[in-house]
Amino acid sequence: MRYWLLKSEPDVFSFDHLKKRARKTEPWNGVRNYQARNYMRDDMNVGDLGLFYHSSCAEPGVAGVVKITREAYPDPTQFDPKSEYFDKGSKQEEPRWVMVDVTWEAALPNFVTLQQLRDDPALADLITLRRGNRLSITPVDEKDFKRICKLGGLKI
DNA sequence: GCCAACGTTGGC
DNA sequence: GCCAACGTTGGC
Repeated sequence: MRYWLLKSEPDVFSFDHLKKRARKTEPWNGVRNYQARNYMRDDMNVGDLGLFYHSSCAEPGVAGVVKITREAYPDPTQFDPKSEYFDKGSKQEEPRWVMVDVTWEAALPNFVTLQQLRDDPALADLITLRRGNRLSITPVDEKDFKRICKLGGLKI
């Protein structure tokens, strides 16, 4: 059982959007970074929990918790010429990009801002806080995951 | 909109 | 395999 942090731009797809989806589930498509892909493909398992992080917005931070509910499978948007995620170099027989399904698990009663994360000495190791980090999917230590849930007022 | 940081591409 | 140029991310 592992823990993750998943970034999403709330203007495009927010934690609240996820809650309103059928069965509160959504395929995490559009990941086009090899390291992030490898995390999904090699290390994510059904039942893992993730922090849903809002990036590139007025108030960056963690909105809630999701559960991984389907293991990695090919991302169909890579084969769709009309999709912004289209990759002409990817072959049907050998898909380059994968996605997992995530399901809404719980909201943090109190949104935890990026500033709060930075201000907490206990979270010094959090990858997302590192200078210049741009990875949209990163592993999170169990202690950090629980710490952030606690900051958000969520009993997990 | 700016800009630092990083990933990817492609010529050599 | 090197590395400059370019594109993207994401906080501010």
